[in-house]
Amino acid sequence: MSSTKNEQVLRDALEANGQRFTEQRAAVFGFLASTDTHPTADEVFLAVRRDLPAISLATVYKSLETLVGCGLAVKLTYADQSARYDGRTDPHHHARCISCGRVLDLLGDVSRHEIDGLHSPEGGFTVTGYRLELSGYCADCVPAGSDAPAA
Amino acid sequence: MSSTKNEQVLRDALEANGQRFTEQRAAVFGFLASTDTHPTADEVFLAVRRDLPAISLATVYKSLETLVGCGLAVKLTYADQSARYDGRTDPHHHARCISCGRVLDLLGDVSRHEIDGLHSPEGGFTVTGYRLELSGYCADCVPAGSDAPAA
DNA sequence: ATCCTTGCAAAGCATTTGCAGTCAC
DNA sequence: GTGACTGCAAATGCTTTGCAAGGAT
Repeated sequence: MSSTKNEQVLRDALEANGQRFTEQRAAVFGFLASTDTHPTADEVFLAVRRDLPAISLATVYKSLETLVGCGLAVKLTYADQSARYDGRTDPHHHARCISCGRVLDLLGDVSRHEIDGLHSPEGGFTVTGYRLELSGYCADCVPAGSDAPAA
Repeated sequence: MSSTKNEQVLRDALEANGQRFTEQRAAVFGFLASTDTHPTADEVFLAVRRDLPAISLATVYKSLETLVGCGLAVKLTYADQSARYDGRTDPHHHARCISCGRVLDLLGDVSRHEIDGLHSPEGGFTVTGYRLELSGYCADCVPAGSDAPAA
């Protein structure tokens, strides 16, 4: 996919939300679209600074929130209090390595039937979305002798 | 369930982990066991302070981490950067209200078969656990006219 | 020309840590 | 008595905000 096409996607999304196109936002968006590493804000900052040495961390945070607001990125939150951002917009799930913290994308999905099979004791909960996250060890961190099923 | 029984559970778990029984830990544990509201650390602090006016927030944090380490509580993390703690130790999932932030327990579970159906493109991911969380609107916050399925 | 966005620095918030006194065992 | 725990306060780390200068439409 060409960066030109990506830029147009960004321009359209920004315009639809009444916001302006800037090179900072383009750089953040471009980096997110180019990786599947689910970077933290700081990692985005370090990467984008290679192209825009003057960009500030605050701008990266603002740009990321703008992208999330436009539906061009998803924010993931983890227990180690470092949010990560995902540039993929299609529905998918994640697997997080307990050892190294890496976040992997998962193919496949659980069936809607399974989701509907869950009940709130109080009832009346209206489901608009869900998030599934596996935890375990990635290929590089598997403890020797483990025999748990692999995904 | 009597508080005496709960206290013994706590004593056993602490001893098994080489840690000591204190009234602060007992109060935190007792409060977690008595509620299904998935409180934040600050909420635990405010509640426990009714019984132990001198307890400090730092001790609450330390106690909560101790309980998590002993397997007596589970830590939940959300995007609004406020960790919540769950005193239930049996496997279950959560539904979070987008509007009021309340976290509800869900009955039921997705089948292991569904989990095994997910794949990492890189392969070799060893699954040790997973977390499923629905998002939507609780009974008190359902927008009028909504027709989404309820759980 | 308008008003949104940037970059800087300072503030904010949840959480953690260092340390002396205290307590459980 | 010994080592772990508490409480206080300061520190830490991530994220947000206020504001003047600069940039997009």
